[in-house]
Amino acid sequence: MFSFMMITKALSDENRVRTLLALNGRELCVCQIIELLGLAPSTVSKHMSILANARLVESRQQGRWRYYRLASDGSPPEVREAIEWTIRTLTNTSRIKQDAERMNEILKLDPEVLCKVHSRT
Amino acid sequence: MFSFMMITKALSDENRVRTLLALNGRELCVCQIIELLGLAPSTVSKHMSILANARLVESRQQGRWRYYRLASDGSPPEVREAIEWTIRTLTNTSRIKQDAERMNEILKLDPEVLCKVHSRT
DNA sequence: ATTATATTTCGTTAAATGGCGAAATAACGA
DNA sequence: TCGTTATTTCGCCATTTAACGAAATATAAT
Repeated sequence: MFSFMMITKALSDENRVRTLLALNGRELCVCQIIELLGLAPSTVSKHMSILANARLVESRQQGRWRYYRLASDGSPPEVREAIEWTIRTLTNTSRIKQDAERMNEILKLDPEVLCKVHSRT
Repeated sequence: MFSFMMITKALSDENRVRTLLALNGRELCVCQIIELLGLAPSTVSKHMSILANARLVESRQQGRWRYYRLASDGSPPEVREAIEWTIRTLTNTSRIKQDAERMNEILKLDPEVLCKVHSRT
């Protein structure tokens, strides 16, 4: 029950759900997610830790960058099922298609540049 | 996206999830749900309207009682899938089994009696 | 070593949420 | 009709949550 509630609470925020969809089929670095959502780095970091605590995403650190990806096939069934349900339900919605287009643009940019932009407080 | 978020927000509260599980395979009257959760009638009513707005439950009124049931087969796929995922994931958890036992006791009582108890402010 | 930079942690604030009781509503029974 | 009763609506309070910026942490580059 506890881990189920962690999952539903993680899924109950629109920005986190958008992030999951953006991670469908690829890894993303935090600065790319920041760019997609248009939120402060600290806010995005918090969102990612909520997703990670629910086991919906995994991450690896490479140098100064941290890359997030969807939970692997070895994850608990309720996690896999939640991800599949979410993706199945939302992939064709306008908001998510919009995000996908935007993400295509973001992926063209050098992550280096992207990150620098965010540190201009 | 909007209706998906309605569903995940509805599922992000433990009392609402417990209610969904209690409704698995049967109708329940509001006073029986009140008894299961041990919350004030007004609180339970609010929870039920959140579940109903998410289309996770349907209801019918019979006299002074309102009966709630899980969404029917004709409901949108994301709703059906959310319900199935929830039930599949939680049916065998200790909390839900505990609720199931408690519900067996509640079902033995006359709903008339049950309701009267709640109105003693 | 020192500086630059990517991310996280912490503290604060505003808004959302879940809880309650009182009052309103709706339906039955005398 | 008039009271009784099941549920909902409303107003309020306490807690949680999402957002931010500043500061801390950790890694890379010079």
